[in-house]
Amino acid sequence: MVKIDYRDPRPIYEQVVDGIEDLALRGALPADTQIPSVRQLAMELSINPNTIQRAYAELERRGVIYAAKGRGNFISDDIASLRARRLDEIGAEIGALAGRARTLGATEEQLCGWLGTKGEDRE
Amino acid sequence: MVKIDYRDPRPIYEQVVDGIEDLALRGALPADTQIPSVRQLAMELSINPNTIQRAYAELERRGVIYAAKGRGNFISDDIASLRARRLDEIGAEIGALAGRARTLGATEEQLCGWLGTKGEDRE
DNA sequence: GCAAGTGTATTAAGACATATAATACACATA
DNA sequence: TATGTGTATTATATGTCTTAATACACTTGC
Repeated sequence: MVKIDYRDPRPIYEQVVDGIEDLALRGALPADTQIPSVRQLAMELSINPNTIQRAYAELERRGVIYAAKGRGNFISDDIASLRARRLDEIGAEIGALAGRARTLGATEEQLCGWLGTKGEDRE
Repeated sequence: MVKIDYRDPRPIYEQVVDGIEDLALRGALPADTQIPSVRQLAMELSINPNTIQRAYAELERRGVIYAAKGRGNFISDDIASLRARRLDEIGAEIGALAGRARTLGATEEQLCGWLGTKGEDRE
């Protein structure tokens, strides 16, 4: 379901949030799919249930999942709008980085090159 | 010299590091320029000298500045290579974000649009 | 030489976020 | 009713960030 990288300086709960959000936005987990229970995922990842609880609360706050007391947590329906919002964020990040790169003297060719091309071979 | 933003969640020492590194890489501080002393900058920013000390140690580790005991801290000579390295890092970040955006369904037109254009008017 | 200003190192303390641990309770389902 | 859910709470431990207070070695100008 999700992998934890202990060399990653980010907190565990954040890695769980990002991991599940990623699966949901990519469509790997269709709407209304049930995700592991708090205790289940905690067991699986060998971490404390409270940490998963925190991650799930954040995912619910973001609208990625919804919780049904006594039943479990499920992937949200309207993933499309979440995906669009996420793309906006990524666009803003790329724009900021591009501006900074230009400040440091990057050429337009460099910038386009960094974007890469779909299916392009990588060295 | 540098500004601290207390709404920025990043630690103060990191903001100082980034701020001075930015000035150096952009060429705003020529090589061998003396920067404020530890105690001086601490006074100016109303923060603890130890925090500045930590920031300067990191800047020296990165090769952005060099320290002369009893004399002060100065901007490093070879800024060009540091700038190139930083551009490589930014390129890698942009590449990663672009890949992720494509995974979420972004079009090539969107990606290029996010890059913006030098001198382009912004909404 | 001496004083003032430098970099550097050390120890202590507090605030805060993260994570674990141990419960407790309400709800849903078989 | 038992089991597995979500949810909430309190306590503890750990690590990072920051401040505080020194201390020492070095450089420079007088």
